[in-house]
Amino acid sequence: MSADPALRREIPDATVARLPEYLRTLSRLAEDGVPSVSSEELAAAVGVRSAQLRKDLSHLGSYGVRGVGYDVETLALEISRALGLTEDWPVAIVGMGNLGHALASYSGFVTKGFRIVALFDDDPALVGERVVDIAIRPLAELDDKHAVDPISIGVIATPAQAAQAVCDRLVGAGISSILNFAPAVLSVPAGVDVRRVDLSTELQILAFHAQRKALAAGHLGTAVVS
Amino acid sequence: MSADPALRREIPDATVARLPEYLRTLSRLAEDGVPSVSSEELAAAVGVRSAQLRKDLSHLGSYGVRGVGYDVETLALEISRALGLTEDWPVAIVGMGNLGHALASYSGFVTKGFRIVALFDDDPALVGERVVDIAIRPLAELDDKHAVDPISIGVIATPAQAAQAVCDRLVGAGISSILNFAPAVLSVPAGVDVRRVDLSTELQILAFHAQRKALAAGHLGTAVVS
DNA sequence: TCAACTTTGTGCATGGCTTCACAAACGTCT
DNA sequence: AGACGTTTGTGAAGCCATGCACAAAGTTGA
Repeated sequence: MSADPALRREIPDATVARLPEYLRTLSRLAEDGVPSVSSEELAAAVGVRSAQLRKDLSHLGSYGVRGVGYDVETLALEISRALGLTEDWPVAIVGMGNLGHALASYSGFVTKGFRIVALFDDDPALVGERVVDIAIRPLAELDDKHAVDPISIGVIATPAQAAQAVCDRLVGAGISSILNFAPAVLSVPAGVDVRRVDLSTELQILAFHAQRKALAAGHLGTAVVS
Repeated sequence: MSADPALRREIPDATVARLPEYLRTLSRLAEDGVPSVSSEELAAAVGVRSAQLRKDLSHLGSYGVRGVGYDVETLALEISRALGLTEDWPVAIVGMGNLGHALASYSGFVTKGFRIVALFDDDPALVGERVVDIAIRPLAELDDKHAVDPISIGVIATPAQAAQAVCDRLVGAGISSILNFAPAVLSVPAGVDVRRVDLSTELQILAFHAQRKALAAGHLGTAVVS
């Protein structure tokens, strides 16, 4: 059988979503020179239950030592491998307005596994400008295989109206992983992954809970007067 | 009993997370002059199953008409009320680097329910600068009740190291809804809601699936050779 | 008024995720 | 070497969310 459970078994989505958090915390521990952690300690640092952490990690394989815990460096490496961060993922950003600029300058990219290789925008005022040492190009060049390095992940930071058209072009260029910051639902063929990050959705969810708290604490006016 | 099921019953988190999407789509339909939609149509536009949409909406109350569908304007209003968007939520942004600037300029704020009332940063080079007609102030002024309007929601757009300290100040100032863009786990007292938006987490999840696709499509080397 | 058609709201079954609880496994100390 | 304390890995149970299928309720047309 395969030596690597991460490739053999199916890792639940809920687990995959937590792995980056584990990895971040482990990296910090490694920097601090901590050699090993128990599931209890790591779980507390991340804000989950220790049982959940152990079950999550069990999907990757068996990297803990009973009675001791997990070796920080080893576990960080295994999570990196499971997430695919041992290879380099070339990223392109489309839409270089305020958000696109902020994303390109964001330090989170360079740190591990991701590398920005291209910036696109059709606004003539932006084309040619250099951000983090990369020139902004018109989107049409995306299709030119000779002009553009291979791209694994496309980031959409355009206004909502343009998002679907940009998405279609990215998919047409063979990109099958898309991170969408535009407040729009994208339709893509099967096999293409889209993840959406939306500021106003998050704010609205916060508003819902804030309202609930306000109603519960203070004036539950209409609710109590049967 | 109460007339408003949204206040009476508990709405599942999974449903709350989808309501903003429904609302966005309904708003677009309303702009286009569409008077009513069936659950089938709306669900297709949002990308969910119609049964799920109906079950979600049933948690808010019974606003559909059998044989016809939902009145677009009415349903949009009811979702707005459930989410608490009929009131105004004053927002403060802390950390006015690239990301903070982009967020402040982001049009998603002004549209509905949210209003930026304060910008904070301790960098002397930034203090005093005006963004969207609001002056950036040092964080210390947050505690000065006379200098700052009431704030419902705090947005953290600082580097990770500063996030917990900023969070503590926000909580100290009575803010119980926080949107965190910094890659850090925040610990807060009970009753405070924190939602995190993290670029690198999203990229890493995409990388995981991209790796899976790459392995499945091409070289499934180690996996097949039992 | 009544029959035919459409669409909602929901009970029920299904599936996945989380939590519990404990046996197995490891290190340590005598 | 053997007993003891600690921590992992995992079966089992419980919980929440999703999807199915249909009765109830409404509209339309004759």
